[in-house]
This record gives sequence, C-alpha cells and structure tokens, in this order.
Amino acid sequence: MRKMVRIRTKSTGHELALSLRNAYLTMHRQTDACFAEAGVTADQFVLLCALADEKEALTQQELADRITSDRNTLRAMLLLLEEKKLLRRDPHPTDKRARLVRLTPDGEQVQQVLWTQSETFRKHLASLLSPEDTEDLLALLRRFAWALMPQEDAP
Amino acid sequence: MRKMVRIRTKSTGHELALSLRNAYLTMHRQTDACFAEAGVTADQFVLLCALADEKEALTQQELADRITSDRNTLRAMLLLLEEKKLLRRDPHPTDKRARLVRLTPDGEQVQQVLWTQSETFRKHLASLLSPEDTEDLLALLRRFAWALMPQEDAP
DNA sequence: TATTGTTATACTCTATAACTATA
DNA sequence: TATAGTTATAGAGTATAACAATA
Repeated sequence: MRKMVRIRTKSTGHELALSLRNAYLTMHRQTDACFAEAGVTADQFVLLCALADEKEALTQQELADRITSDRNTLRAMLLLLEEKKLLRRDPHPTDKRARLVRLTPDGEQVQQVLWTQSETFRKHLASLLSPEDTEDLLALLRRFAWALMPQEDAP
Repeated sequence: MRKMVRIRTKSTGHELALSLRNAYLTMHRQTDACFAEAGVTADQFVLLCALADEKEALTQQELADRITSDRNTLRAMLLLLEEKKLLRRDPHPTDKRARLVRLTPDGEQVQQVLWTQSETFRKHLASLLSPEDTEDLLALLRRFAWALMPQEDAP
C-alpha cells in the first residue's frame, strides 16, 4: 500500500516562474506609481515609447506584437489614449484594412516628459545589480523570452 | 540655438524593464493556457501552490505578501476560489481580527492534479536555457527582486 | 495607534467569438 | 483563404478609501 505524500511544489521550472513573476510584479507596481500622477499606466507608457521609437507609424497589429499584447487588448488601450489626444489612428495609405498609429504632438510631449521624469527610476533599476550582472540578466531574459516564444511570432 | 532631437528610448534600465515584461507576459500567457480548461488562472494556481506549500494555514495578509499581491486584490481572488470550494477561511484561534486560509480536500486535490498536469510545461521552462544558465537566471532574478523590494517588505 | 479584514467602487488589461471589409 | 480591425461581452486582477473590530 502506497503512502500518501503531499506533492511538493518544488522544481526549477516552478521556481523560475515564481521568481520571474515576483520580479515583474514588484517592478510593475513601482513603475505604475512612477507614472500615476500623470494619469498614465506603465503599460500605456510602454506603448507610447514603442511609438516614439519608430520613425514610421505602426499598424495596430504591429504595435500589438511590439508590446506583447493582442489586437483586442491593444484596441482598448488605444481608445483610452486616443481619447486623451495622445495618439491618432489614420487610415493606411495602401492597405485599406489597416490603420497607422501615431503619436500626436501632445503625445510626443507627454512621452518625453514622462521619459525624463522616469530617468531616476531607470537608473535605479540598472543599479540594483552590478553592471556585469545587469548585462547578464538582460541577456538571459532575452534568450529566455526568445526561446519561449512560438517561433513564428519571434521578431 | 539648440537642435530639436527626438528623445531616444534607450537605456539599460528601460531595456531591462522591457525584457522582464516581455519574458513575464509571454510566460504568463502560456501558463494561463495551461490551466484554462480547468477553469483556474495562472495567478490562482500560484495561490493554491502557496497554500499547498505551507504546513500551517496562512492569514490573508501573509498570503498576500507571499504571492506579491495586496489584501484587497487577494480578497477578490479568495472569494472566487472559496465559491469553487477550493479553500476555506477560518477564524484565527487567537487573533480575532484575522482569518486563516486553508485548502479544502477538494482544493488539495485540484492543486495536485494541476501540478501534475503542468509538469511538462515546467520542464519546458527549465529546458529553454542550459542548466547553468537557468540557475544563473534564477539567481539574478531573485537578487534583482530582492534589491527592488522596499526592505521592510523583504521576507 | 497600528493592524486585519471588509465594503464599496472603479478602472485597466485581458481575451473570445462573431463579424465586416479588404488583401 | 487569410488578415486587419471592430463589436460585443465578460472576467480577472488591481487598487484606493473609508470603515469596524481587535491587537
């Protein structure tokens, strides 16, 4: 007769998942706080930065991929930011199904102000570990995420 | 006269934040999918595992800290799981303000079944990088999260 | 006074499914 | 047929603030 044993929740995979979750959520909370008084969420800031980084406007689908979101989720975010006049969604010149998303001048300014305002927080993030360890963590995270992504989605 | 330059969104802090976000969200989506047909979210599974890991029951506040949540957020999750009869919230024997959260027999069983079911996914997570790199990533994530946490909250 | 948990409330992100229009 | 985006809908997680009971 087998002895009843409580299944232990220990495994490298589980610990990795929990550590990644803990690190992200802790950071995310602080990032949200960093932008809260401007009425912008951390996720919205990521979106604004993705647009600011691009010379050319992106379609909604491209933008969704860029910020690790999906088109329905993205749309909800875009409507919120559009209402605040931070971005526009123009018809695509050649593909009539698509829309091109762009920052408005207001949106560019808000992104730049928030970027500057969050300088200290970014410096803080980069200073938590030694420069070498930070680079290692960055490289490992990238390789991890890359390997985890369904390969057709990989950039 | 100063030249207008577009502020570039490049910095180690920003890249680290984006990589962490990307890695977490990609993993989280797959984890959710892994438990979806059981009607349990990834976050709920984390909660169930936190309870399964403890010999003694936890108060709501302790549990909230354990899963990187806050008491209001946790309460919403507990009500959902309580309704599914996966856990109970009993009065604390000595502290009349507090409640002790425990898995029900049903909850223990569900946790164990889901744990077994997700074995493959955990193995997959642990196999994305070499064992050495996985250990490095794990260690760096822990140190990163630890350093990021307000030190009074640190475990 | 500080802490545990509750109540009430609100909002963002998330996502599925069915749909239209276009490629 | 496949893709871009919309519509409708729903739910989970998040959090703030004010509150009661207890420590």
